[in-house]
Amino acid sequence: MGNNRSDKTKQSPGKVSLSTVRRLSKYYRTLADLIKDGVEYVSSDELARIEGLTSAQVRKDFSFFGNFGKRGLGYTTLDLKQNIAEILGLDRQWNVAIIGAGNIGTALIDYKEFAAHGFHLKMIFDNDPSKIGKKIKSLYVKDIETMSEEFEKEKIDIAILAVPAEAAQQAADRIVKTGVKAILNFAPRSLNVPEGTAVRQENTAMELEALSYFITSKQKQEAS
Amino acid sequence: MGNNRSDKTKQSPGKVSLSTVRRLSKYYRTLADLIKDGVEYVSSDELARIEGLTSAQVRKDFSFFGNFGKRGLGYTTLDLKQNIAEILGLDRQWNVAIIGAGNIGTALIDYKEFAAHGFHLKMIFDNDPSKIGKKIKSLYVKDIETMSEEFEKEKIDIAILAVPAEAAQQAADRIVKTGVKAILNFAPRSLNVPEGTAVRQENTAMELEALSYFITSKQKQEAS
DNA sequence: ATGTGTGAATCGCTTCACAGCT
DNA sequence: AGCTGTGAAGCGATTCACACAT
Repeated sequence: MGNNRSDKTKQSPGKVSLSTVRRLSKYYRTLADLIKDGVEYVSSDELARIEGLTSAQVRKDFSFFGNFGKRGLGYTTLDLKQNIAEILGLDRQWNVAIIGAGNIGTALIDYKEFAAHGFHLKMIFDNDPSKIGKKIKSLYVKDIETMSEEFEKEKIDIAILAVPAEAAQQAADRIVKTGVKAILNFAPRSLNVPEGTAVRQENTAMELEALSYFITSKQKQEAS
Repeated sequence: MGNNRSDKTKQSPGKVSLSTVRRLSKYYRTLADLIKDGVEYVSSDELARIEGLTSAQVRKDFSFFGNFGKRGLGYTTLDLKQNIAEILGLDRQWNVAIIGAGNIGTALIDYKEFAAHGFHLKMIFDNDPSKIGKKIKSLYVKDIETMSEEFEKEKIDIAILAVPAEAAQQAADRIVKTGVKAILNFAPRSLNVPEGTAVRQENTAMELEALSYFITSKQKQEAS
């Protein structure tokens, strides 16, 4: 009892699982859709139906962070969306840099979804002299050697690593040295980073392999 | 006792978790590296160290599928890699189609990692008349209306969905109708598909939001 | 009456610990 | 002696079920 901030929002929840964080991202998108459709209230039951979850899961997810609903009524879509935005840190702007101006790095530059959620792509780096200084879409490619100064200049918060697998660990070390504590890694290689640096892996080949496994195991079952 | 196939490989493991499947993908890559470095044997302890896991986890992952190791010795890298390939279905060729010739779809066409692991990009579709018939990289863009015939013609196994969020569900319905049972979804929208169709979600914005959460929650902790 | 918030029960994944091969 | 393979224990996440608020 007696929260030092407000009755509705918990100051600091205990350790929350990655699964919960991911679901919050999904609720956030769903709420945006509902609001666009003019829906003002939503119940945990309805949210669960949309996401393919149980309603208890939905309520539990929110309960880590506060009491956002009204008993007997449900959640106000507008308020809930705002609360989730605060939890996820989407109520501010994040400065993002891309490392690696290959296929993936280039494709990400004008990916609409980013800017819409507060992620601003500020710069892109490469080590290939034939690319450095050239303009790709809206950005000039910078020399990876200048990463430290450039990160500081633009107050970069998050680095997207989009270099070949062989170069990934070295580039990660460089990022860590700048003090940036969040890396989204597209290279198909696990990164060694110090405690306190958050890494998320994005690996399309691995997702395809998971699909390959599901098809294969189903076929084996049918064959037996 | 008495397996109807061989002493070393289980015919049909019980339900295996997605976590295990993902780790198998990682072991597979690590083994390829080890083999390239001339390593012939590896212990669960060594694999665990490389991946940042416990050795029990590594052994348990394999144990769902068979007895691949030699007590007192470890695993033969070459054999283990081959066993994992069979488990994941990487010992065959998969025919893949991309739906949506936008940024992401286009970037995926010549993503080297795919072909190297047996995933062959056979075709790309769009509904934009200004794109249909044009060549993008190595592929001609096909009309999405012809999906059914084309899928059948090239025996497509996996569809990569790379269309805008608003068009995702409709495109997914179309894919399901062709009989393809595996979808890799890049659209930031959950898909409704019938039981038996495997969907993997790839969502870069969501991964960034997870990073945003970790930075934000750390800052809140420090502030209190 | 309705739907939240949450302890308690349950489920499933990870880790422990050790028997059993090599 | 060394390292796998695996039941059992431990632990974290999900689901149940109901008291409580509106």
